[in-house]
Amino acid sequence: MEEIETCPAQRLLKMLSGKWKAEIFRLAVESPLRFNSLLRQIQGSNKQSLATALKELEEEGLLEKTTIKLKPLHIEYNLTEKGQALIPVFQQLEGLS
Amino acid sequence: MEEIETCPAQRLLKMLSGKWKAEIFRLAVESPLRFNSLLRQIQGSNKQSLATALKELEEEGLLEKTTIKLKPLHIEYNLTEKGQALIPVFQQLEGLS
DNA sequence: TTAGGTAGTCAAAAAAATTAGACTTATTGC
DNA sequence: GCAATAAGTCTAATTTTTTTGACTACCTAA
Repeated sequence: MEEIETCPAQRLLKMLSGKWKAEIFRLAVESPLRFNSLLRQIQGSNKQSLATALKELEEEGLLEKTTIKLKPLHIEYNLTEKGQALIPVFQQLEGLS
Repeated sequence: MEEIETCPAQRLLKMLSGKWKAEIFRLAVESPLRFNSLLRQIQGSNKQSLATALKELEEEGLLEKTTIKLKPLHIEYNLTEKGQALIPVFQQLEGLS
């Protein structure tokens, strides 16, 4: 389905729409994310939804996935520069709450 | 279904989620809104969706509905103070696009 | 070698959001 | 009076999103 983009802020807004993305983003600001921890941290969520959200955030360029090859060999998600650029927007939003 | 609010920005984000709300908001910044004009301006939308979105934006306190009792007696939607407070967030968002 | 953790995928079901189309009520202009 | 415009509502269908549960594959520790 074709989506026409009229409002420039709309794309960004859409990036963070979805039931879990804002929460994931908030946690990513605090520290790198790992899949199973996230699943435990966000009660009410589930594997599939988190997997989808993480994939989308990655595709949108807000998060990046890294394989940590040391010690217990695992995967981390970190905010990209683009992702960090969104932090002030969140802060402003929180200021209005 | 119970929704627990962990992230304070999430509520605001949710306010503007949904297919048409960001666009409606953007138009509301420019001038007061009227139902049928909106329906014509936003191509691809429909009565029901706009009615729902307007009602929600109103409930969230971002828009207010006024009956204009003059001339051709009609209804207008305007940004509330709370709605206006969101304008800078939008601008910041646009700056990042 | 067997159990447990990590990081998922897949298909199907359930729930939520969006749309279509018929219908309503009130006010105008002619 | 008659037709048009404005601002919707209602029900049902369709589409999209989210959830569930089973299943993979790879490591590591005992």
